[in-house]
Amino acid sequence: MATGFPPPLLDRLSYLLGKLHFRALEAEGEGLASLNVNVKQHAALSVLVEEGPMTQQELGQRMGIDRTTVVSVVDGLDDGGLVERRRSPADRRAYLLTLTPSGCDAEERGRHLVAEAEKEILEGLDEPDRARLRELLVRALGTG
Amino acid sequence: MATGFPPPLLDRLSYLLGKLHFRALEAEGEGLASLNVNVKQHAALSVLVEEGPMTQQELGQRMGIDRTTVVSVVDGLDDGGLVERRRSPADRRAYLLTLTPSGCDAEERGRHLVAEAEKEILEGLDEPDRARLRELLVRALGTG
DNA sequence: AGATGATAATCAGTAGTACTGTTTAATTGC
DNA sequence: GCAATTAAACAGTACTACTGATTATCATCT
Repeated sequence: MATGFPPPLLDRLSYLLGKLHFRALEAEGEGLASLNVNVKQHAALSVLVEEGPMTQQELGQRMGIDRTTVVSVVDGLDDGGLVERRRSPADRRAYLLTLTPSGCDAEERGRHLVAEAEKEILEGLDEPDRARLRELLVRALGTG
Repeated sequence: MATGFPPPLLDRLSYLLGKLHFRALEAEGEGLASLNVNVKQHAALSVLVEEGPMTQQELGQRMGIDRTTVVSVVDGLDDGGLVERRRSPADRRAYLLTLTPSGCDAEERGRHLVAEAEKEILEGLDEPDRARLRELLVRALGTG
């Protein structure tokens, strides 16, 4: 159909961000599909790689998602053998989410797949501009 | 709590876009609340201001939303007296969505409220950088 | 030690959103 | 003038992430 984007919406920040966000989720999701993890699950793996074992509560806070949502995210990773729910010795109510070797591997491979997918999304921009866009987004978000 | 953003997610495009998109929707929505329209409704008004009366079908295509979603968006605008559903003389199945005077007025005022809200969202950036960000987003989206 | 209150994970139910599929009325093409 | 198509509307559905309640464990106070 190629109706294009309506000019009046192109200077609406939420519209621009929404459209691009949707594309990004879609592309990253397709990229990760071969690993049997979705975007959120791979994000969780990355946090665990970077910051080490932590409880579901902590993971949720780090990722900005609800505690009950963490349960289902971790369920998937657990079923796939990518993380283990180990009882914390310090607090036996909590799990220490721990990456398995194949979890580490999946994170590593996923990172490349995501990077590729993102290059596709931003194919309208050359490399310096892609970097500029990222930098501006991070700066706009601020520290927290 | 100020847990900040986890570094591993800050180079994930979907994460950056998602967070900022959420903030943008929230801020724009609050800005528009005084006019009793939500973000999507105001976007519809803007399209109608810019491109004149059109059918719901066309509006949906222009905005990239489903035909049935258009029904509820227009319901709200109709209830608020901001648009009228006039039967198209050329095709009596279709409505020609037409702005009322107060619809025009609301669009105009809303545009300023949205602009203010967006300045808040991007308070981490100065004006040239805000313009650069918009430009990059538009270019990344491409033509359609 | 025992009682009280808080917390981690889980689960069931719910709310919000946008969709699919169907219906009605009107149009187009043969 | 009849069949196929289309605009709008509506009901039901699917998906997502939430609230609230439950269980087990921990921390605190007496």
